[in-house]
Amino acid sequence: MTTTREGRVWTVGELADELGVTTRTLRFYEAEGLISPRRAGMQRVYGPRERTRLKLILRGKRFGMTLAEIREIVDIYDGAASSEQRQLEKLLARLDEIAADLRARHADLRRTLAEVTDVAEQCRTRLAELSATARPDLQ
Amino acid sequence: MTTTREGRVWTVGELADELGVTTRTLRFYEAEGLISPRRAGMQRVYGPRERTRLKLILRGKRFGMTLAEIREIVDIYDGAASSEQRQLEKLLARLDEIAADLRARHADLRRTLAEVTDVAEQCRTRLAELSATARPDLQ
DNA sequence: CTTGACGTTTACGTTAACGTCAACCACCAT
DNA sequence: ATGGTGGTTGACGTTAACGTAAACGTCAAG
Repeated sequence: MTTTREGRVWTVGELADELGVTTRTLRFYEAEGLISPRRAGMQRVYGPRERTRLKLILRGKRFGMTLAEIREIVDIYDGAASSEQRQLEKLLARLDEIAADLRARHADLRRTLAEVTDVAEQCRTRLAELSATARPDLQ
Repeated sequence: MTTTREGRVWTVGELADELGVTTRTLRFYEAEGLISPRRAGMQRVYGPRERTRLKLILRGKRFGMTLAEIREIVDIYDGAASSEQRQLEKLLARLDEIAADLRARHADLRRTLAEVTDVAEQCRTRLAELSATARPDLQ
């Protein structure tokens, strides 16, 4: 697609390709209210803003979040522009919850990674033993 | 339930409660071949082995893995007892893939956490400004 | 002895997150 | 004017991961 004074813009197909999803997915997210690209006539026009939003969404998916949870968060990010004190306090509280959750997941991942590398290590030593006994002539 | 020479054992209900899932889930996992508790007559008997397996499974779920992916891994863990060289090499290769994936997720999480805490920080400063202008009399 | 709390299987229902298909329009190249 | 490429809106299909309900067994308490 072309570029405008607003920076680069994308069509559905282009953005879907770049993000590794289908056009169906992008339209679905729009129907679910996760993104709302402008239109040029009938056609959807995605700007950098929609693009980063989508990246956030896909990252959330990689973490195993549901679209409902993701929607809650992106809505909150949008609300961050608000300057009403009450809004900001709600947002801040939610952000702290999310951060705590992320930290827990982070620790969880560390444990799992340690376990996996441990099993892999056992594998390697076992394989070393095997090759040693299989060729005793080599020493 | 009682304890035997094999250590603690659980009934479906007990274990489901402890793990925060329903009995339906445990039976479903069994039907899918993810666990295979012994029987005392008709009733299922879960030992420590099944318990740790289930914890692994649920951890995988928290990471957004499908049951199919999880099954592959737990099968591999079981196969780790094997002493056939070919098996061990396959297992090791898969473990390295998994470790790489976990490291990527780990980095991903770090980025996300950084972003979240950053937004939270902006929130806090904005709130501080608000309370400052709202009460100019306090200095 | 029946009531209630636990267990069992079988079977159908449900929800999320898309995939797939049909039927259509717009434009460009041959 | 025909075909190819890429866009549009429905509408229905699909899969994973259970939920829910029916219909039954079992055992201890009242």
